[in-house]
Amino acid sequence: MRQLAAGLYIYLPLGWRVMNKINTIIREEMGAIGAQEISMPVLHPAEIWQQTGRWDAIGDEMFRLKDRSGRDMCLGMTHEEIMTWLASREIRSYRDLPQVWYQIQTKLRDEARPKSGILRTREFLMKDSYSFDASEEALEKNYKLHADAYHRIYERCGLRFFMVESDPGMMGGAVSHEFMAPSAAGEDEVALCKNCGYSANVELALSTPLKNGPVDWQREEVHTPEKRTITEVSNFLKLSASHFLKSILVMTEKGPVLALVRGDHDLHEKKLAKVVGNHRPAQKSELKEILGVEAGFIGPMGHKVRIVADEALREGMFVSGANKPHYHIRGVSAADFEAEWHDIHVAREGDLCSKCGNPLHVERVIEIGNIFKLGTKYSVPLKAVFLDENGQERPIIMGSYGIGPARIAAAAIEQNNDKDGMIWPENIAPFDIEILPLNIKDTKTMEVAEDLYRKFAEKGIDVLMDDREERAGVKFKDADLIGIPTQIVIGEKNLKDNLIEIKSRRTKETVKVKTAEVVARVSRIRKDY
RNA sequence: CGGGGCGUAGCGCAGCUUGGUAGCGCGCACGGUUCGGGACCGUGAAGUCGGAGGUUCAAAUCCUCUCGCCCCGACCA
Repeated sequence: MRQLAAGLYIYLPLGWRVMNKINTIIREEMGAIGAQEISMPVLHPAEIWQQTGRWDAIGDEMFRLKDRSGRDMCLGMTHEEIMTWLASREIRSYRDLPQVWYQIQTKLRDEARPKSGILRTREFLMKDSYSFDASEEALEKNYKLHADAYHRIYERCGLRFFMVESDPGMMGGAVSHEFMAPSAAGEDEVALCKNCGYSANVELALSTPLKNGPVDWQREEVHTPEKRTITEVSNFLKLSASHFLKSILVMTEKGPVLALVRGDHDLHEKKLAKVVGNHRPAQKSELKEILGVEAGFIGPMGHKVRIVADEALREGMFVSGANKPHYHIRGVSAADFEAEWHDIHVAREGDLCSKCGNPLHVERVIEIGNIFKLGTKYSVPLKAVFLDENGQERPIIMGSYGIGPARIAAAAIEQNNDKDGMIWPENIAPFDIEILPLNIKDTKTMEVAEDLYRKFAEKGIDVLMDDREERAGVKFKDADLIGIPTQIVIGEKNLKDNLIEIKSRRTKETVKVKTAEVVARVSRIRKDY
């Protein structure tokens, strides 16, 4: 890879071969569930995006431009609008359904911050498919087909992964799942329950935090001079953070809301947004104005504002701000304030699964794909309708399904490497075999190397020959670095005994084989993969 | 968008504090030795010091503006 600018990368030959291998696997598995490949423009007219409301709903993340006559255009960040437009022209009758159409196309997003190398770029390839159905049941079927196809795709690509519940976000729709590849390089976190199989992005994972031991406190005010943060007060009072009640004021479109979480927890903004809508943290001046107290000493009692409290606060006694400077109150419990109760904390390692009560495991992951049930969110505004058996006009029920091939490649590397470099999974390696003639000036070496190259090629095996005039050490190091699964080492000394080495990149195990048997032996090894 | 950092040879960097000859490693070219885990010796080519303006006898170095890239956060199919 070479970086051209922030979030823009050039694929060099080896990397591009990997992408093509991944795309081939994707095409095969999409074909296997009856999807048909098409190709849609990257440049879109604004009107279609205006009809679904996303022209305005999406902010700076969309690249926008005008053509020479001043017409508003944008560069596609995804293709729901265009696909739905197409469906509105092509689909007339329930007899035309179901349909699944997909493309592997460039998407453009003006990311606020491109990062993590190839994981978050401004231009990237995406396989996006869209299903069109007459009923929810039929959508469910296509959704399931995609989930199964995705499982097969990631398995063939040699990834460890899991499917988790996710937040539909800007895509709209009610149900969605993400496919996640565990890796420290990832940007997301998922909560997993080994016992019952519950798995969800921490953005929406429900969890039951461990409870505090019982305390027996009389309600009393305590003087806490200049102690504002949970850490400061908990150190001062020699109590763990979990005995505190944290009050956070946010501003919503409908006014201020006081959010309450336990002292050792973080407020999850997306979970809160599901309850109160869009919000932002209140500024210091707003705090004072609305609650009449400065930050650090806020408590839930005695305010008229709407209060949303986390479930973890339902039981037990806590220390909260006293709503007057330099004082906290010990012995506050749920009975002391009126609140709406929701799970609004960030799920953590060790919290209990809200389904089965066993401890949750939180893991960092790379998002490698997702599937959404869109319903009629796009078909209604774009008038993509069909006539049902009764001649009734009804909106098409849609799903959309994405996979990022570059993220598959990145996850494959993150999950498969050692100190010497990459170890490509067999199915997506740029080549199957690398031949290393150690001394290209030796006639015999090159004769054997070229003969083997030809024989592998004839068998349809992708073979790379390092015929550079380099020292053996350089070739070994480079071969390990680029991670082609099988290395064929041709050295002068072994050749005198008519022997050639076959070496596994992953295990570094080497076997010496008679020259004539190399092709057969390698073919057998590859079948074992 | 908030905070921080960095732009000097193809790549990685030093030099900037205290203004005065632009340097190191790798790579590259040539010659020689070496040749199964990133060789060694010698010679050589290669830089508008990100850009613009200013201060100064003199700017890579000081000042102002600007562009780009990276990191943390916010945001994010």
